[in-house]
Amino acid sequence: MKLALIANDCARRASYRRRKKSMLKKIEELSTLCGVEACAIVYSSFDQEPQIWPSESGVKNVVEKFRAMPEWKKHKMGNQESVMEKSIVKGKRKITKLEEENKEMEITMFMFQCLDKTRVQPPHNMTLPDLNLLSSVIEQKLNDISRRLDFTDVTDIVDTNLKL
Amino acid sequence: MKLALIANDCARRASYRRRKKSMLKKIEELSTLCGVEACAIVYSSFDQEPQIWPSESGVKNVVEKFRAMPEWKKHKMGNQESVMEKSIVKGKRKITKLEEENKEMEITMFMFQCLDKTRVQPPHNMTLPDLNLLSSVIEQKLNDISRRLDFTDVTDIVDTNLKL
DNA sequence: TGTGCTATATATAATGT
DNA sequence: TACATTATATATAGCAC
Repeated sequence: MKLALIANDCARRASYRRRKKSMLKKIEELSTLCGVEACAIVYSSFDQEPQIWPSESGVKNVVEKFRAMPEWKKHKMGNQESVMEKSIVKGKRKITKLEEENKEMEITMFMFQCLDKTRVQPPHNMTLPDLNLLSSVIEQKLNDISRRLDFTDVTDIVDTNLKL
Repeated sequence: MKLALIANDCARRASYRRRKKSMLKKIEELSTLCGVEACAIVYSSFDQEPQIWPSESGVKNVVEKFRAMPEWKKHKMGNQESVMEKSIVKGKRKITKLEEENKEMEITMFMFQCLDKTRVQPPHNMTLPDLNLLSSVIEQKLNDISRRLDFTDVTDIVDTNLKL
């Protein structure tokens, strides 16, 4: 099975229903058998409501625990523009450094630069949520690359340079 | 298999490691194959850090989306949803669907914009031959990426989204 | 511990209704 | 569509090291 978006709409819907059910079952089993606290949230156009495990309050508990992590605060932003500019400066420095360190990162940097340029002059009057969404899409893509190239983790890089 | 806490500590740990890995893989597959936004968080004494999917920032995005939701749920009037709420639900579903549909396109557009800014004129003034040239440049770049990353189907994306 | 192996259970895509 | 069936793929417990 190719690990990519299922093109056919009908097949994708069918697969979604099956896999969602199985996945939620899996996380339930994991939690029950191993006695661990866990939660899952799935947003899909196939469902009106977000699909969650365990209950809404159960998810809230785990989510609040996660939000309480110290790392959370540093991502909260005061002034939108200044943080953005700082990110760009930091990002560019990081790009330079990484280009020196690792030529294999070329592709990644290419995408970084894309984001940089787009952010300086947002092409479609992008809002902050748009940029956040885009950022996460790119991050996913970078993780994809990192997996294939056996990099350890690009999350830090993304967090440092791209998150708003 | 009895669906209850595994008593033996060693067996529970082993089961946890296996199942955690599988579950995270499953949610990744669900998200990738079906193009849905999802996250999972697992807290266990077996791991120091909470185990999550996708990245920290990815989880944050979903978590914030979830936290924002109960807010307008509380404004329900009696048993029936107001017209306003219904349109909000519809709107959100539409957004979710569009997000799903546009993910691949967004990445491609980034590359397009990047190339646009680095070497060619703004797209609005472009002539058809210019666009064709740009398209082939992008295709070449994508094939370059595909060669490095062992992708097989970049051409499809280009054909679908960029051929002008 | 963790890892590799294997028999069994489970999940899933494809297909038909 | 959703649901049932089935052939195949995947996950996993138990055991050996």
